[in-house]
Amino acid sequence: MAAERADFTDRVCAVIEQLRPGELVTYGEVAAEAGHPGAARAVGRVLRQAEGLPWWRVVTSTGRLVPGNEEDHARRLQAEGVIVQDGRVAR
DNA sequence: TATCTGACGATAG
DNA sequence: CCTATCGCCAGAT
Repeated sequence: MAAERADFTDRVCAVIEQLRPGELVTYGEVAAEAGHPGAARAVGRVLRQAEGLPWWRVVTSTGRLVPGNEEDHARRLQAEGVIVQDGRVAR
């Protein structure tokens, strides 16, 4: 099918956009949904460059927030109704 | 085309 | 609990 032009970046962006307020997903989850399990690093690259994308709904597998922006990240998550403790999402 | 980097993941210590 | 190392992929230079 010619519709196979679904690039990794485009795919990731779609997954994030489909998330609902308060819906948390890990980089690995997004990568797997995008069709590239293990490409969690590439996902982070997309979120960083992509604009207008709710990157704050994406966290690391350990529940750790974004390094270098933990404050801003935790702030947005809490605004969505997510409980954040010490730079980590509450289980 | 090659090389390095990086909003990661898992395992080892 | 934390830090360090290896493996993964995509993007930038």
